[in-house]
Amino acid sequence: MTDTVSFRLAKLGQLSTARFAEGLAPLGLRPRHCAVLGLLSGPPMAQLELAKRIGVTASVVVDMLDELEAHGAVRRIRDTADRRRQLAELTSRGRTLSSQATQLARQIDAELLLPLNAVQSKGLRDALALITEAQGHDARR
Amino acid sequence: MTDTVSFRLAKLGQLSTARFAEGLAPLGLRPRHCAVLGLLSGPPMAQLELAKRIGVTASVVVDMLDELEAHGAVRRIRDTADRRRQLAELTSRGRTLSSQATQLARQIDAELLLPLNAVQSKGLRDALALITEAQGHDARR
DNA sequence: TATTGTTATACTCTATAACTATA
DNA sequence: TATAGTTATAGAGTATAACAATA
Repeated sequence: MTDTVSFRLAKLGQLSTARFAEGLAPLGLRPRHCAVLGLLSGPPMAQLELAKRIGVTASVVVDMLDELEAHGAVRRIRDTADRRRQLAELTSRGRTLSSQATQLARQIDAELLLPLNAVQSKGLRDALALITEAQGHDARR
Repeated sequence: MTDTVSFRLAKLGQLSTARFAEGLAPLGLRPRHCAVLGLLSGPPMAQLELAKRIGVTASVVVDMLDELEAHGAVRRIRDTADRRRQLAELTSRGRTLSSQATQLARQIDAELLLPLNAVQSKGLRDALALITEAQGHDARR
């Protein structure tokens, strides 16, 4: 059990999340906000689109955007073409926070990858990317 | 951000946990019970020892053992040498559940590793093992 | 006094369902 | 009727702190 890939992913995932939580606290952010900041680096996105891409339900996105808006990190813009929709976009403060969060992720990466050599690190990076991509195409999500 | 190892570990960890939850439900187990079943495959272990190895607080172990005991999967034995301690051990039903859970983990592994070839799979397995081991020695845990 | 286990409580994360406003 | 977003509520998972029994 404990030597399976899935068990270790579950465990290292928790560890990763805990490190994000530690490092993000001074910024007033929590781990779940990272996906939003990451996805909004491009053009504005509707809330349901965010929900689908992140893999959470709509109400979670509402919550996260409320929090990020309170921090001045995102802005909601009512879509003039379809007034039911709201497009979320990063403010300049949001872009700053986003790059700080990314920097933190790279720090965590560096610590986690310490026991691996360059070839092993690249192999891990690529393998996780392949699995992530495959799951993205998967019907379950 | 979304292309970092730590972000992907966090996300794939959630995915792994969700799959465990699905597959374990028919057995009356939840993901967090897996670590206990895995660790108790050897000789009986005191509750605080379990807590330290799993990386949770003592009260969580109490909870999990209560649940596993209700399923007839584990037994608590008062340590005669130090009557404060209780040693937890698997029952034969616990051993059955443990092997079923392990089989489930292997199935999940197989699905996750589908997009990887044999070399990549072995590389991932080894890399995760190295990181897990390094973290195990780490002072933080 | 310190340690093992327990209980009570609170907080985070997520999902579901009922609601509103638009379409 | 259907869809985008919102609110209210509930469940799982964890941690902290106060407690009982034993050392």
